[in-house]
Amino acid sequence: MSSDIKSLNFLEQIIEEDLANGMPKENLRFRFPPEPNGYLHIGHTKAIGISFGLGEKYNAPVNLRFDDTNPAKEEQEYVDAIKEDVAWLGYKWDKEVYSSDYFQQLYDWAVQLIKDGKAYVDSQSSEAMAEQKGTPTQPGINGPYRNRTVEENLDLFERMKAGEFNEGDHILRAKIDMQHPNMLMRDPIMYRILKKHHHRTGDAWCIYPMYDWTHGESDYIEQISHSLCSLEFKPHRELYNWFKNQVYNYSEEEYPLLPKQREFARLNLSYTIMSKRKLLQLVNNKIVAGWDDPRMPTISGLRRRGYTPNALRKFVETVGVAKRDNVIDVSLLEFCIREDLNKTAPRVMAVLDPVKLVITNYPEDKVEWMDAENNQEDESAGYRKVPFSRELYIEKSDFKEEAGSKFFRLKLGGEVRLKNAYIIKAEHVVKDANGEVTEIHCTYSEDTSKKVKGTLHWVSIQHAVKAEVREYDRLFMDEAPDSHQDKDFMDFLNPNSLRLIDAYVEPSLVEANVGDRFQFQRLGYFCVDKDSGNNKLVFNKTVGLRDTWSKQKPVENTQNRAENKKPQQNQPKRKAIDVIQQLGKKYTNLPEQKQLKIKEEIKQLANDISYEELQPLFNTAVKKVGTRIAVVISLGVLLDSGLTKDENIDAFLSKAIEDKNELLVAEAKAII
RNA sequence: UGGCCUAUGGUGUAACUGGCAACACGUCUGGUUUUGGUCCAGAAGAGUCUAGGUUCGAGCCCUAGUAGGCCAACCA
Repeated sequence: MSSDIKSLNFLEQIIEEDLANGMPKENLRFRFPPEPNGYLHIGHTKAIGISFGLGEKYNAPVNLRFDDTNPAKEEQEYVDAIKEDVAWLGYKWDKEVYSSDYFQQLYDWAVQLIKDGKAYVDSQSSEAMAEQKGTPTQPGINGPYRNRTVEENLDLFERMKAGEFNEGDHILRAKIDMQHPNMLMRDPIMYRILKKHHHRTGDAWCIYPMYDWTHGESDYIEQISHSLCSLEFKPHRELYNWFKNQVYNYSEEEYPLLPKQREFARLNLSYTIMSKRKLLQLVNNKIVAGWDDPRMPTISGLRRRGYTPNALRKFVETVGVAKRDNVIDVSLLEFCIREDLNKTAPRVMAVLDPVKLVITNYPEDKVEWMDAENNQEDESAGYRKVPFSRELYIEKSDFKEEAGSKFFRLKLGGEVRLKNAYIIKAEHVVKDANGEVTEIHCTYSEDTSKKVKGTLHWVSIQHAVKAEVREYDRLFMDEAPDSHQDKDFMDFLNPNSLRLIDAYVEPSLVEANVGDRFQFQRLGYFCVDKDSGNNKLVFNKTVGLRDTWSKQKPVENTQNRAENKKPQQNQPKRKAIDVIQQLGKKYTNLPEQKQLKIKEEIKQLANDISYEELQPLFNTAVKKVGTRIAVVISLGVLLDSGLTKDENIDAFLSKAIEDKNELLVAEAKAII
């Protein structure tokens, strides 16, 4: 019912337009075309989300196509991992296909191209060919083999396929234009000899097609309507179309639909790298434990870290699709996972940095099993029992001997609530030789209705279960580790990206299974790592809770607190000249009533400004009429209070009088 | 002979030419709360890269400039 029109992104607009121009909806078909040379990362999640998302939206099939034309880099392991990741994200592909399925068709088309004089065998060194190719600013020149006869080309190409030559001896290239401004059109390579075993075709082929020749034609064979890829392929579009139009001549009847390539900006995440090559480097150099290390931006890493498919899908949806380069703040990713886990993760209690708390008026041998709500966001989650006893662990940071009123936690003489249990009061502490607090002695009261400011989580020492907690920090300390021309991304590695913690958790967690996600109350979200098992519990910290308290702490502890506060309080009171400028900005758009009101405000503010502040605004662009009006009004106030006119003022005013905006003219005339 | 793409709050994405440029994240206030979480209410923050032009009216159209990105692998 609600008519909230969700605006379409530019890809959806293109599709809507094609549909409006007569393309039958049944022709819609998409594809996700990873090369199986590494694991998928969060950047791919965007590409996946776009093509599969479109498939869901228009109820159109989406193929999962492995772009496997380079046997030197591709492996079955990657194929398996990619399939697992896409499936885990919750997408269903129509067909699982491989570019290598099309090698024969591609070869046949290439032969036709040769016959039509549109492709030729070149037999130079790669250096010589690079030389002839020119540069982005220099045109290329024709090579010596460019005009071989069709017969000779056919013979050579056939023998290339038959394995008569060594790698590098010959290649097949399209005959387009060596002077073309787009370097990709300067007789691009279509085939090279590679005497490598292919993970699917084995040793059937020793010539392998190049990306440009393969990709578009695979789209064409699959009759993909919209082939969506990232921005760096924009220059390839011209070649994509050239090849496409050639093969269309040969196979129009079998394959009537011509695919359309469109490009979108890929996802960048702050503080992370997204290049498969560099991620592989982290794996190979053992900087991380593997492709699925929870610090990796890979889908498998995020999964192990505790991210949910929901959160990731929400994330790419929120991020949007456009054509400008972007860097997404990690805080958005964190928001998405918290939002999901807040609704779904059972709450439990765990203490990561323990200090012993003794309740002196609680019987030594008594144990009470307290009712604890599993998730207050989800009534159906129910309750569990948590054991309470005389000796507990609480978080070290939850106690201070002395603290101000802003500290809601436990301090000597102060009271707090123990979550799901009683209210306690700290009486005194026991310290070791170094002055470190080793025990906090408290008394408890059974009256739980009392209002206290703080609530602490805890775990009963005798019932506590030991667990290893792995806390992660960002892998890189630079916002864009990959984008420094003078420094290698490895220079920015964070030495403290992994912290191992011996934690104590409530006993209910011994039942937890690998992959289970929990909220450790007041701390964050954690999930059971696959390293858990035979009496060992390992948790990964997915993300912390939003924490507005930790932001304030530095201010609280320093005596320049007053100093820090002051500018903040002064902030609302901006400089008069700035406010005038801002008011002026909107002036001309306002209804007359409101203009009058604003004008009065400006006049008031003008009493607090100096001529020196105002004068620079004389140079305001002609276009910005509103600001100029505000300046004229303010100037009037200054003149009234005794300012004498100088040539700057005269020039400014006479220019204003000649303006075509009546309001400005009127204001200027009034004070001239 | 260089070509192509892009430019809107701190970040990302919107805006049918027409009301004060909207939404989300982030930031800041206040309220609720047995999580300093969640939730609720609110605020600040943008002269839409610059200069011209077209138009009654431009973030949107045109021209020029500026800035950033991509393109010289027998990679994809």
